[in-house]
Amino acid sequence: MELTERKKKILRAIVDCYIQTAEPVGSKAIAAMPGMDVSSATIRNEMADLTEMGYLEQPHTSAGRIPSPAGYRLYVNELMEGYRLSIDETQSLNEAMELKLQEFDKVMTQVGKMVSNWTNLPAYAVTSRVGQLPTVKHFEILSAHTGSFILVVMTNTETVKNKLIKLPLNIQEQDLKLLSAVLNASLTDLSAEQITPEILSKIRKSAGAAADLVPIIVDYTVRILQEQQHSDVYLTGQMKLLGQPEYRDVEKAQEVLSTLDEEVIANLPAPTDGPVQILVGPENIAKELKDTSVVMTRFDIGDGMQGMIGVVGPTRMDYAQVTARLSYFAEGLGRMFGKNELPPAKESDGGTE
Amino acid sequence: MELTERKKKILRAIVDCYIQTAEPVGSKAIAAMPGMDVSSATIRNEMADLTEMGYLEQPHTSAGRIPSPAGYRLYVNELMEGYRLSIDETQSLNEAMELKLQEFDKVMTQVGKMVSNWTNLPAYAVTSRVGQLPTVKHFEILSAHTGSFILVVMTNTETVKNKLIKLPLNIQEQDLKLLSAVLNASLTDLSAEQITPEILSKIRKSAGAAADLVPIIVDYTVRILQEQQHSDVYLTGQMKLLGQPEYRDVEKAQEVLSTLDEEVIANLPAPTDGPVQILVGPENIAKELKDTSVVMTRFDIGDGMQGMIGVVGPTRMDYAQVTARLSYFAEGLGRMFGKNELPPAKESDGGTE
DNA sequence: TTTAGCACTCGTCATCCCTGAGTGCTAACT
DNA sequence: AGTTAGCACTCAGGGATGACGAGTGCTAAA
Repeated sequence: MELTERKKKILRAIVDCYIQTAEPVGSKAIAAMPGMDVSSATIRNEMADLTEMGYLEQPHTSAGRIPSPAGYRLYVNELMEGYRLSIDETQSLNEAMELKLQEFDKVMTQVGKMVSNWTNLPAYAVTSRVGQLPTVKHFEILSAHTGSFILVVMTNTETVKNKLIKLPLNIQEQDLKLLSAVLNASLTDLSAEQITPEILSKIRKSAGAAADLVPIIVDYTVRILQEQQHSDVYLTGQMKLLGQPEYRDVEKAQEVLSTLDEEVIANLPAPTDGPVQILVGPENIAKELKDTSVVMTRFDIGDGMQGMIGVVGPTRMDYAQVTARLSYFAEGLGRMFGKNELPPAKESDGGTE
Repeated sequence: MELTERKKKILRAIVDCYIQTAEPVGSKAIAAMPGMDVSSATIRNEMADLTEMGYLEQPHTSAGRIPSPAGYRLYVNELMEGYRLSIDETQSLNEAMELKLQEFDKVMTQVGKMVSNWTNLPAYAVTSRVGQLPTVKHFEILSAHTGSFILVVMTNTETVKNKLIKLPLNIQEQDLKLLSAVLNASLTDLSAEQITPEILSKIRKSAGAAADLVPIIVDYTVRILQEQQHSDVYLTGQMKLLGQPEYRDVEKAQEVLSTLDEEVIANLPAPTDGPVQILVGPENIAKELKDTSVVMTRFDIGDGMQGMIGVVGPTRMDYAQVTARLSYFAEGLGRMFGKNELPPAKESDGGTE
């Protein structure tokens, strides 16, 4: 059977309608829509065909039709009409970005929250490292006040971390200088795995009076490098799912939400190409998510980091709107992180002890 | 009417039972409990008294009784039997603490998650500053590689933050030294509010070649100070509420969860005295939370910081268990943060640009 | 090829009734 | 005086029943 233009038009109308109402849509409703100039009987025939072709499903005999996964797929691939953001929308988002992202740190949490609020669905934000393993580029040791000093570690990923270390023992300025030099000489360009106990003891030997500091510093350094490697996942707005009619049943919501932990998110396939990727229902990894769809996109943070934002919602979600909002958001983030001067980007946090 | 010992015993039995089953408990069930050596009729009489006294309520005529808020209050105040943590419990918690808190930063998020998992309820963790306003104690400027330098700011709260700043303009080592000296001279011991535009322009005048850097640095400094002031709230495990029978209805769950944002949490009264404070139902601030209780406790982070953890759940929650777990947790955290040497405490994060 | 008409299906909703848990009261018992 | 057995009464919950209506598929006419 052939997928005529009219069939496509009807399918689109059905999906559009179902997305709005979340209820099976009947032939009459479609026939009544503006632009449809055939009778309900004709629609019925076409709907029967579409059902046979696998694009529609019938929950039960005397109900209307709902789109099948294949139907959604077809819809997002070629039928969906682009959603145009209104001026208001873009404006309010711009403001929100300016305002919120000023708060240091926790940026990705904020990003997640904003996406979630804007799409009214659970959202996630992921940062991950692309490219080479993180290594140490430079150490710096500053003496603060008596008995304490600040360790500053810079990695090849342009990240700087620091830690305030307090020690009872008294170490002289020149000892710290020596230590700093030894560390720089020994650990530069090594990744976490390459820092072996042997290296540690070698450093310790040459560190002079500050030898006791070495294990502390090295431990800290290894942690930093390890932390750089693994990607961070921020998941927020899970309760937003409860607003969706398909999750009026707590059981259902729980099933999805309990599988939707950070582990699962981290394993979601990254968008391969194109600005936005959509996973429809059963295309998802976990079978518990077979009735949910994921829309995601990536953006560039710079410095070998890459971000990903996405939302999770019922298969019946407003793909056009979500897609538009998500990509606008990602674009804004890219711009924001890309800025080279005083960006409210990833920020430092204090080390306290 | 007098609250005899027997009445108390019965009330306790009723609350205990209701906490377990979440269903109105009848006279028969109480009479059948071990230790009860009177008949159901007697229990009925006593229950009628307790109802009259305001400790019990009757959902409808032919149902059993449920505790009223006053009943809960009495229960937590004097009736509740201490819950003893099993060896297994303490052990698994200890392990979890060791394991999880190694990950820097996000510590409070982790804490929140752990509390939530352990109590199986939504949990929050708050950090707040006690005592004086944060001020800058010391600046340090390190030149990294060409065109970029690292700004390190130390505050009176023993917090160290840094930021990597890249600039197209070329600034000499001695200019940075000068700038650093000027900054230290001008901004030390000022709080965010005290840093006025006048001071800024004064610094700018004396900063020589690095004058253009001044606004950037000052802005960053102010942000840090401001960030130190406000307390951070981490709320997790909201969906845990769905597991509770009283929230099988999505509407109810949504009502609570939507009011339960970080704003509200931040405004919860801090525990005044004693290790654990319990807010029963209507004692809560927001009227939407009238059917939920909050159990919270505080712990010391050190360095003028104070932490608070709490859980939110139905009025019918296992206060004894939650209280025990929460205080054990807080104790552990206090120990952990109190350690003075290489603690997995608040850590630094990288500044990237 | 389209459309009107019509019989048929089946989920939803309101109604009704039954059942059983639980109560309050009274009268007998200790 | 306090306790207990007995009993009538109340009322929420759960199934059964039937009317209703939205929606379908088919047929025959346009």
